[in-house]
Amino acid sequence: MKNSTHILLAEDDINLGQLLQTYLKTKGFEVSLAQNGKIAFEKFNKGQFDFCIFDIMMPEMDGFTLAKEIREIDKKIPILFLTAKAMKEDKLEGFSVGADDYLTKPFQMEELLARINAIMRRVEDKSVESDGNLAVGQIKYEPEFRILHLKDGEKKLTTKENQLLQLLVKNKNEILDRNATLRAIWGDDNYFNGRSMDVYIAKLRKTLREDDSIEIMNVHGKGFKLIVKD
Amino acid sequence: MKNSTHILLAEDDINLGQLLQTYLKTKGFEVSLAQNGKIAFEKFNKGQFDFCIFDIMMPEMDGFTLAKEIREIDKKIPILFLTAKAMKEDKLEGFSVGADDYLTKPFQMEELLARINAIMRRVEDKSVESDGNLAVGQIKYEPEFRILHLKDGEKKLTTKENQLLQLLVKNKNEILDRNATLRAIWGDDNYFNGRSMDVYIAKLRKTLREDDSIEIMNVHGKGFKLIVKD
DNA sequence: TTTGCTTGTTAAAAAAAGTTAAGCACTGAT
DNA sequence: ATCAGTGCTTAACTTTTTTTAACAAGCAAA
Repeated sequence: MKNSTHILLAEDDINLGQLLQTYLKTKGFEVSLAQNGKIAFEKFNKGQFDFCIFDIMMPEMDGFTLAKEIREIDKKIPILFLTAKAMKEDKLEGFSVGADDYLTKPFQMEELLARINAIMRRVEDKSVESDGNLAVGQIKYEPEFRILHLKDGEKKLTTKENQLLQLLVKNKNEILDRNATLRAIWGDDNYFNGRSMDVYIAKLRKTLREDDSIEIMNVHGKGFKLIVKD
Repeated sequence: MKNSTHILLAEDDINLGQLLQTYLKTKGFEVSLAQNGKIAFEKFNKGQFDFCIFDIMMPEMDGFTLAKEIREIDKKIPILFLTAKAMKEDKLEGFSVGADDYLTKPFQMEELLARINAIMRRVEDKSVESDGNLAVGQIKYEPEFRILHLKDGEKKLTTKENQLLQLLVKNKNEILDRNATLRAIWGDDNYFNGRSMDVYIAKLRKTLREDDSIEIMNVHGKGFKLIVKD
């Protein structure tokens, strides 16, 4: 299927944003541009991205907060910060959030490209199958088509079922934080959304019951953990 | 199951951190990278590690403090320090904390690998079964699935029961420090968490009562000790 | 031995999670 | 416009897990 790297670019400066988008597209990347952190977060939760480029200073939600939110649900995706100030504090805070690199404005396009490529080379050891399909134990799972291949035929997942299972799979054998998940899928981690999530956990458990090497385990007060015994 | 050595690497320099991570991965290790001591400590408490590599100078929590915290709940795990300064004070403090070795930057990757292997050879006398499962006396215990195999069937442990038993087992026949345990599991060693812990000790005692070669002994004012008579 | 602090134990309260079904909004077909 | 079907939320009730409380017992120092 689609083979190119999909970049999420969050930049509030329209000119710079579009310039970068255009440039990166000519270099063969798919680029989604968001005006601020909040929009970027929503885009991230809807799409499937391979790389993030975030400006630090943005309205609504700044780049650091955005990165923190994303790190809670995706530990591995590379994040590169763009910062206007060369402050060392920034650098430190950025890295403590799990940034992979940062670039101080103004910068050369070529340098950005070089850094992206350098990081991509480093993180190439994806455990995810190259066609984007995942396997949950014995069951084949195609998140982009929202299909689960069960013993007795395919099961089409609903939007929410699919989003939740995708996050669980992405965080296989690790704790998927409850509140971070709620913010990512439901947009808000209030009580009712929490109950809704529990209902979906129950549905997924029922669906996945046929494979007993799979278990969605609750970690009290923290979240859920998809355990796959290989 | 997974057989490889799992290394916890705490290094705030992203470039060096990822470089080491990549290198060690190619050498067959599993490597979790943490940006600072605080994150590393949290990772340590969640996962199951066989080896630690800590940078000394890090934001949030430095390598020494991290090592001290970890030593209180795990007396045996090998710790290797990376230090930029060749100060003798550093060396001494490092070893007083229970470091197994240290390496002064810059260093050759090969040297790091050699030291790791040397230390691993030294500590190979693990009482832990090679598949990662532990045994508490006659009772089989699978911490990752939170299951205890009792005479009358399996018993699923709750999150807290499991965390506590895991620490006891890891410190088998040694004192598990009360306050360190509270900080590791409850995050804070206040009075109420202490009482909560006592309740869990009581529960575990009740559960493990069927095997009288096992005893959770209190060491007044210090903590608890899991005694297993073989 | 008395006093103060720690631990053992059990029960009650509170919080979190599991489950099932009713309700509601939206869709597309008749 | 009505109806059936779908997906999601809300509600109600249950069970599990954790914390807090209360009281008894143990230990150690003065």
